[in-house]
Amino acid sequence: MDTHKHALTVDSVIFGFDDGELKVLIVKHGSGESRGRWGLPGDWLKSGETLEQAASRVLQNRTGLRDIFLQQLHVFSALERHPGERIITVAFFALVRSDAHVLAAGESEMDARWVSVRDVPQLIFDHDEILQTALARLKHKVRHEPIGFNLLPEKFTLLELQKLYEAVLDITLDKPNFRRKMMKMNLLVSTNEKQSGVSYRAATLYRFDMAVYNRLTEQGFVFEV
Amino acid sequence: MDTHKHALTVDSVIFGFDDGELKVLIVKHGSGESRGRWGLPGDWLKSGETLEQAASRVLQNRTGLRDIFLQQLHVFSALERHPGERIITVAFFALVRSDAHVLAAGESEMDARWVSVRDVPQLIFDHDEILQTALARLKHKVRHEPIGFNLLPEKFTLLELQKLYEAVLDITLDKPNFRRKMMKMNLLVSTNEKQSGVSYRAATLYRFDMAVYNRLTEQGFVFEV
DNA sequence: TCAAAAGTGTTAACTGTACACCCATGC
DNA sequence: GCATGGGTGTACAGTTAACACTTTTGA
Repeated sequence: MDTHKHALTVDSVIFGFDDGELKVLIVKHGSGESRGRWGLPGDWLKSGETLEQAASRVLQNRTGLRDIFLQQLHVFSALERHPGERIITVAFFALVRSDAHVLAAGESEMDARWVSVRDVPQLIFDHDEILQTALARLKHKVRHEPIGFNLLPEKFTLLELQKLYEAVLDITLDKPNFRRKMMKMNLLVSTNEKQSGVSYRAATLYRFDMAVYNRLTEQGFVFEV
Repeated sequence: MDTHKHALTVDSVIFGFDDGELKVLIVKHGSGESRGRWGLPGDWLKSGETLEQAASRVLQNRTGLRDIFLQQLHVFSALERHPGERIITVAFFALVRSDAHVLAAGESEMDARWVSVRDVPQLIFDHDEILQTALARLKHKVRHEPIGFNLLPEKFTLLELQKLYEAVLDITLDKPNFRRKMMKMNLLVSTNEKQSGVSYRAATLYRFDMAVYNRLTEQGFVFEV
C-alpha cells in the first residue's frame, strides 16, 4: 500500500436564512456505524475532480442548486475523527438564498432537513466541531465582505437585510443607523418596486449590485458591517 | 486500487521579518523533474500524523523551530497542478520571529534561502499561486488579529512594530497616530528597558501581552490595525 | 383609529487624520 | 550643532450611537 495516499471526503455546512433564522442543512446517514444519525452532507472525493467540484456536486445532489456561494472552510485530519478507517475531510461552507430552499427530488423530511442553528441535534463524528467552525467563519466574514447577500432573495427590503445581520451575529441593530450605513455604501440599488401583501407601509425592494462592489473594492473600498 | 485514496502533501509559506522587509523561506528541490528549482518547503503527509503535525515537522526540519504560529491556508487540488501523478497539497502559512531566522543544521544557502517577498524567483508547480494566497491572507489577518507580533522578537520598539505593518501592508503610517492607537489597546506592556546601541534617543522596549489580549477578546474586544 | 413598519432628523460623543512641535542622544 | 528617531499636543473633519419624530398602509 502507498503510504502517501489517504482517504479523502468533502463535507459541507450549507447555511440558509428563513423565518428570520439562520438555518443549516443536515442529512441522515444511511449506512455503516452511523446509520440513522444526522450529519453534514458529504461524499468521497473522486479521482477525476477537484475538491471544489466534489463539494459542488454534493450540493447539487442535495438541493438541486448550482452556482452557489461555496468556499473551503478547513481540513479536519485528526487521527481518530472517524471510527475504524482513517478519513480526512475537507469542509466547505455554502450560502443559499432562502427562496431556493428546495430539497432535491427524492429527498424527504426523513433524509434531509433545514434546522435552526440554535437547534441542531448532535451530529456524527466531528461534524459538530465543523459546524461551529463554519459559524465562527460566517460571523467573521459577514462583517468584512458582503457575503450576507447570498442568503437573501434577489430583491429584499432593508429590514430583511437588517434581520439577517441580527440573526447571523446574534445582536440587535438600530434601524435608522443601519439603513443609513448600508445606503451610504452605494451597493444597494432600488428596483423601484415595493413589497406587496403586507399590512403596513410597503418598503422599497433593493438588490445588491455586485458590479459596483467589484469596482469599489478595486479602488480600495472595504466593506464593514 | 482504492479510488477514494489520494496522494497528499503539505507545503508551507513561512514568513519572516528582517531588515524592514517581509521575507519568505524557499527551498531548492532535490529530486524529480523539479530538481534544482525553487519551491516552498513541504513533504508527504504520513499515515500516523495530522496535517498540522506534518507541517510542524517540516518547519522544524527546515528551521529548527518549534511552537511557531502555523495555520492552514488552503487546499490546492487542481487536477493538473502537479505533473504526472495527481497530488493534492494542503498549504499552511507560518510566522517566525526575526531573531530566529536560523536555518536548520545542514542547510546551506544553496538549499534554503530567505528572500524578500518583492523578489521571489519563479517557483515550481502552483507554488507562486500558493504564495500569493498566503500574502493576501496575511495582509487581511494582520489588520484584524494581532498576529503581526509573531514576526517580531520578544521585545520591540513601537517603530519596529510600525515598520512591520508598513512592510506587510505596503503602506506608510503616521507615527504619532500609530503609537497612540497601539497604546490605547493596552496590549503592549513596557519592559522598562531601552533600546541599546543606537545613535539617537533610545526607545522603550515593549512586549505583547497575550493574556491581556485573551481577556479583552472574551469581553468582545476586536483588534483593528 | 390603531398597529406596524417605513423612513427622516438631530445631537453629543467619539475617532481618525494631519501636522506642528519639543526631547534625547551620538557623532 | 545637526541628524535621527522618540515622543506629545492639538484641532478639524468625519463617523457612530441613541433616540425622537413623522409618514404610509391595511385591517
